[in-house]
Amino acid sequence: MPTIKDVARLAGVTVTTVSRVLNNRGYISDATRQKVYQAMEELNYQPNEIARSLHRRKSKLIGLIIPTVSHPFFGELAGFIEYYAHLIGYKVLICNSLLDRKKEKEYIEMLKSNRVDGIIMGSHTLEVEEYMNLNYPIVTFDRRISEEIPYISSDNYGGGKLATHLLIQKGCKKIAHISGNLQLQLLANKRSQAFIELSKEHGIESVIVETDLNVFDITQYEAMIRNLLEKHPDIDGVFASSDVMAAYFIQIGYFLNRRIPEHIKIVGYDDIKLASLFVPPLTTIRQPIEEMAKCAVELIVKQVNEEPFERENVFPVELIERLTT
Amino acid sequence: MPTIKDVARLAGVTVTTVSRVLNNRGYISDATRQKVYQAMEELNYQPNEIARSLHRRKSKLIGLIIPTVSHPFFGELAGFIEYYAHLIGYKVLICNSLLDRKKEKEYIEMLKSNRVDGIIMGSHTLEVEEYMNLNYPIVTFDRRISEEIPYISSDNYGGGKLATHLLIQKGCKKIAHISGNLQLQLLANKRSQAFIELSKEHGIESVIVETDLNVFDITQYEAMIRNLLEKHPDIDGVFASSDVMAAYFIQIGYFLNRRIPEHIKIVGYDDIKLASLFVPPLTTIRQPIEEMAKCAVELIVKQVNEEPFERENVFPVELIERLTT
DNA sequence: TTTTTTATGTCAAACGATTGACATATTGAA
DNA sequence: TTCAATATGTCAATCGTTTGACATAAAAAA
Repeated sequence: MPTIKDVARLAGVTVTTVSRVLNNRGYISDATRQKVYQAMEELNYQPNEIARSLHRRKSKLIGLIIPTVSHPFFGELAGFIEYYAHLIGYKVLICNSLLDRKKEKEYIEMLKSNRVDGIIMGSHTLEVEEYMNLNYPIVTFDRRISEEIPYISSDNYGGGKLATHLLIQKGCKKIAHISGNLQLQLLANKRSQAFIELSKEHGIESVIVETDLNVFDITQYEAMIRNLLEKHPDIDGVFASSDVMAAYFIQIGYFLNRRIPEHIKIVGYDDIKLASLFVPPLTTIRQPIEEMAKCAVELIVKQVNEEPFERENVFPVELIERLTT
Repeated sequence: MPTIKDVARLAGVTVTTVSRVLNNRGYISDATRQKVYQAMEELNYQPNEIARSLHRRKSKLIGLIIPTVSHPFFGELAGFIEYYAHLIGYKVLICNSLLDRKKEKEYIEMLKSNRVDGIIMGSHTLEVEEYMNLNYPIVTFDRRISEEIPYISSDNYGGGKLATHLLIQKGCKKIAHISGNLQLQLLANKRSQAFIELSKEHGIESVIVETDLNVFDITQYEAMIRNLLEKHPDIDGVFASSDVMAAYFIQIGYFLNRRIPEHIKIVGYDDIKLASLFVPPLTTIRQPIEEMAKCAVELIVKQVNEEPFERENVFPVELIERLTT
């Protein structure tokens, strides 16, 4: 690979001049500029970003740690994060923690070693202190870690209320809620909280099931749901904490001959792209994934540039009523 | 951030010694080793991988260009690629081209500037020569570019045959095929080819529609499919070139009161995780996504290490018969 | 004509690590 | 006692780029 020296030699100038052209600094005549460009063209020269990063002490890299990009919600989130990062010249290193503590820790070390400019954490299996000692530009999704670290979430409580309220309003008598593991101190737990409070308030019978810590071990979902419906055959309303979980419900309902929405009404959460394609199309609580992604990138950049930023970034949710309610 | 010098100073040794500890070279007494480790611990030192990369001229980075990680197939693919890359100490830079030529080109330049060790191309909107001049360790998905560049694909022709054959065997009289844009010289086009040949061979009426070049502009799918069913209301079998397209079909069928599989049978392609959750669960052609991802990483590594490698990597597909046929 | 402005060059340090060549000192074994 | 193995140090180059300090010369403006 050609270096700046090769370009300088071919253009008949010094590296300083080439660097000036490259970085638009100081005085450069058009003639020289052209010569340099031509030499770069001829050699197919691309400045070595690694060397630049080393010198500038900025890598223009953002680390993204999520459970897995193959989960539709995180896939969409990652897509938007990369989109907005790219717009402003940042690159994205993806890390799929699979919600494994060891992996998550490894990834954090790795990202620091690689001197990424900031880390977006969408997976949190570690203890609060471990994040606090990080001393690095960070943004978290759905988890409040400390007074300093900014976080992004949707209005989980509001979403939980919307969902539960809709079920009640539609006449459900016994409702269930299926959530991720509640031990992972996520803000998403507020969805469950809203569910509990609202059903209590309205005197409606309710039941909650949660996954084990392997939240994304999708194989457990089916057994959980079948179990739930067996134990409580009179459930007529379900609030699922993600659209994927809702999909399981729809399907199991279909196999058990419970018609949706006639026998059981279902509300999901996220509004992934495929939610509208389910049969019947899923009623769900929409998180503004794109806006949240954009915000995450901005929060990193603001920290890098030492600009002021908001610590709490809670995004409004929206009830998307389709045909499962 | 502390440097190797800080560690050396604190441990009371020279940087050479620290480097020896770090890289396990030469003679080091246990006592010194401990001193060094302790100093690193105390300073929370992490070797600067950027400096290392510069010196080693290896970044341990793999660039991954795909249409978008938010598409389930590519999301799953990206997940596995990152998984296998991580296992052997490689990191993954994701790039969502959105099948935009300009973006794709930008990304390639960017990846080269960042001296990634190799590029996995799952998006190909450029001309063959542009890839050939790349002169870089590359692996492509689903496209044969030159005699040198290795590629990975599923047995598209076999898959097309399996799908078409199943429809015919189940008694369909008029079958349709909906595919991505055929101009993008992809190996996936062989699915269509098999469809055409087989239906001709069996004397079965058939019709093909393809998306425009914005293959992932999902909004066009619905109109396309509705259009198709309006023009050809007697279609009783569909082979969709991806599970997502099949999902559209299932749903539109549902809205038009065409029962599946009684009135229309549907076969998808990919076998994304959600395919089994569709209602009814989707019959599809399974691509071994994980194996393909693993192979992609291996092909990059082999090129980096200048080991011999296979140019053609065609993976067998499997018919997964569920309830839409 | 003199002064500025513009255009380029020279030189060298810095970013943070690795590494080779060589020197020196301490052990332990022969 | 002598030699080899072990342990560390010194020094400097290298990876590819940026940048500051300073010098010089030509062109443009005063």
